Amino acid sequence: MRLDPSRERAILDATQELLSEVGFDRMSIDQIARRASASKATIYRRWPGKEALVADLICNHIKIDVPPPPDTGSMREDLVGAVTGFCEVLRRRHDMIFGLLPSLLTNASLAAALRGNLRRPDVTGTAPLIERARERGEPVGRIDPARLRTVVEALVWHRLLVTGEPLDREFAEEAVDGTLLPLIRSWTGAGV
Amino acid sequence: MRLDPSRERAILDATQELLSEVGFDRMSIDQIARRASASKATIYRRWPGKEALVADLICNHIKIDVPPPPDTGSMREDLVGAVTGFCEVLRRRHDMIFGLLPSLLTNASLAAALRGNLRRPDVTGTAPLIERARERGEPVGRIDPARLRTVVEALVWHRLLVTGEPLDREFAEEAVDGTLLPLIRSWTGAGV
Amino acid sequence: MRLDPSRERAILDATQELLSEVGFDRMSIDQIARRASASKATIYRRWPGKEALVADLICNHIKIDVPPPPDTGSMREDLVGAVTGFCEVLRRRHDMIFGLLPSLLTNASLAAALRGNLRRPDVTGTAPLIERARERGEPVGRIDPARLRTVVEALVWHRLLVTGEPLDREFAEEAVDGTLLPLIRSWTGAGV
Amino acid sequence: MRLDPSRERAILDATQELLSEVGFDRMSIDQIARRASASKATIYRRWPGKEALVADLICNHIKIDVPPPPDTGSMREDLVGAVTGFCEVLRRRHDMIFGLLPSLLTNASLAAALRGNLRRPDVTGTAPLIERARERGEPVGRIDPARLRTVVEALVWHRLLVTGEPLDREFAEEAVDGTLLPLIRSWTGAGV
DNA sequence: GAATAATCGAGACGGTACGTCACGTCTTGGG
DNA sequence: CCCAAGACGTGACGTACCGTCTCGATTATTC
Repeated sequence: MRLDPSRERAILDATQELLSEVGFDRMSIDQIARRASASKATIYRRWPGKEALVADLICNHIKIDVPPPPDTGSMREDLVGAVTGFCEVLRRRHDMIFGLLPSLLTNASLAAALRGNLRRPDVTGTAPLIERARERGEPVGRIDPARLRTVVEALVWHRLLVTGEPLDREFAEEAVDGTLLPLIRSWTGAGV
Repeated sequence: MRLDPSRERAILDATQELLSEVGFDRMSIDQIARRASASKATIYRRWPGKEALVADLICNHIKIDVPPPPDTGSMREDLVGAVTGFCEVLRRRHDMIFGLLPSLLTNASLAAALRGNLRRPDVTGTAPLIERARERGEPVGRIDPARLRTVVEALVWHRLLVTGEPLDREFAEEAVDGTLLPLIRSWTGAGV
Repeated sequence: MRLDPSRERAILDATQELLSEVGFDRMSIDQIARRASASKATIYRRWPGKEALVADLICNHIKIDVPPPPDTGSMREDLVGAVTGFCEVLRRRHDMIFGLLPSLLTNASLAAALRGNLRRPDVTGTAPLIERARERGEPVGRIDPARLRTVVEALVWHRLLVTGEPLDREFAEEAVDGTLLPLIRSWTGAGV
Repeated sequence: MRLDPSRERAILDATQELLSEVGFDRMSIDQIARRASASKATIYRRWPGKEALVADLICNHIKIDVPPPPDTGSMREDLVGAVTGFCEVLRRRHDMIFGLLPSLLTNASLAAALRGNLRRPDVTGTAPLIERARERGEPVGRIDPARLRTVVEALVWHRLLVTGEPLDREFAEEAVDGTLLPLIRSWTGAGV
């Protein structure tokens, strides 16, 4: 008999629940086993430990999808939409991210895997936005979308982890008007 | 007899050593006690647990001092120096920061205290830099130093925590030339 | 300043209370100090430890007095009275005896001291009883009062510690009629 | 997997050794675990604490067997043999008995169980002794063996616990000649 | 009377053992 | 062969006492 996929699902589901409820540290393998009506051996047969289980969960079994920001016809509104969308993703996964980060910091391989999942190319959806602006004839010069995305991500993560202030609309507008649009203008001007 | 400050010092010193040596998770209270030639009771008399001990260590007993970046006579070099200095601080405390962040995420009051310590007004030393440029007659317009500092911090933290790439000189120059200087130019131009 | 006798009293009183309430093992010096509003140092200044403190309490500060059994005019009734009186003493000190016995068994010097107090010559009051019977002209032959006392004590302690059955009047009469009186008769007959 | 009986044996054996070597108070659960190559959890899975473990050991896993006293052909010698045998049992288990008694006094259910073990009907082997005397034609009348056994036990326990004097042959002969034989004679005479 | 010295309460100190909990491994019996 | 159940050895946790110690404050003698 081969490994039963239904057990894997039950274990991953239980893990996801507990990760949000009590966080990574306070979540024990015994708890997961109990909630999944699984045996600890069944868990350890598939994953070498708690970190690997959670890493697998985050990287391969949870879709962190950013719905593509709507085309509003205005680059500023598109940008606010992109920032807000990314904020929304982090806020929705807030419990899980906060439950997971400890191991991200102590376990390099988990961190690497997690980063791969969190930074999929399109996570902020800023590239199409620039493209649309260009198509509308707005002056956007030669903007590297990767660099723009990095700044968006950096501002949001910084807000979430370092300042701890809320990821609200006010923040999004401030970021767009105070930093992103000036940057785009500067890159555009420099490119001319 | 009141709590003996010398014991507190010994315990905090031992904690700091072990935090860097083995990390937060692998560091046990018994180890700390042994290394500090203290008793576990003496530790628990002061702090309710490992997290609180480490939090206190980081927040109140470690100076995260950024040596003011040198005056190079050029705003670009000053900026590279500021970014490099902040990177240096985080890199020097890397083990400790990574050892600490777990509790930052589960303990709200610790997180608040920690943020207060990590974000002291002058941590990146960007404000005097702008001032010097202005005195040299460079066109810096009306730049809000807080906003500039936020961008610097965001880029460095993002590099450290999210991308995980090294905080080297190449990164610093890329950040200055690709993001910070364009921003400053844009803000300055807008201010004209 | 010399040692304050009032502190000694307070400490001994607290010890006696706690000994009865929670027993020797569960009684801590901290508890005694707290209840006596004394400092631990004050206790250790007088006694080397818990065992010695309790030993001193039992041996020198508690009177285990057996009220002399009444003269009933009948040797049988006098004997029942003596047994009952001894039972009464043990029953009254029941909690304390049971709280103390543990250390009696592991601490030889305490045990010796305690035995000295528990076995003061007159503890069962059987000697005068025999004397009165002799004076009334009853045939009591040459009875060694020490031996009689030993049997009385043995039967009562055995009942208390080994069988655990109640020290009631039924037991006293059974002991007198089934064992003590036959013994006295036999000793008397042998002496004739 | 069910509780492994071999672990139970190893733990009980280690407990028995340590109980005799260092006594109840100085014996720690960690010591027992180490000597039994067991884990503390394995111990606590079976017994709620040290007292219960030792109680179980004494009550259910140690045979306090009194080898039936030899048939010497003389009732006096048989009696001396019986008393000596019982003394021997207590002396052999001396360390363990003394290590145990604390919990006997604070734990009622343990005390009951222990009494059941210590007072199995044949513990002093006095009943067959009387029977043999009767068969040899010696005048023993209607002696209640339970009552005789109680006196034997009471005298030995009293010697052990209260007077603390040695359980030697001198004591045994004194008890037989001074108390037991007179009692038997008296009961026999009363029965005539 | 002021100075001296011992005792007081309070409680911190280095230790040791406690009983609990989670880890990751291993064993059993059923499907 | 996998499964659930759960016992196993290991080791850290946070608590409770032990007996020693160091504090100021409060006395009672001594000068």
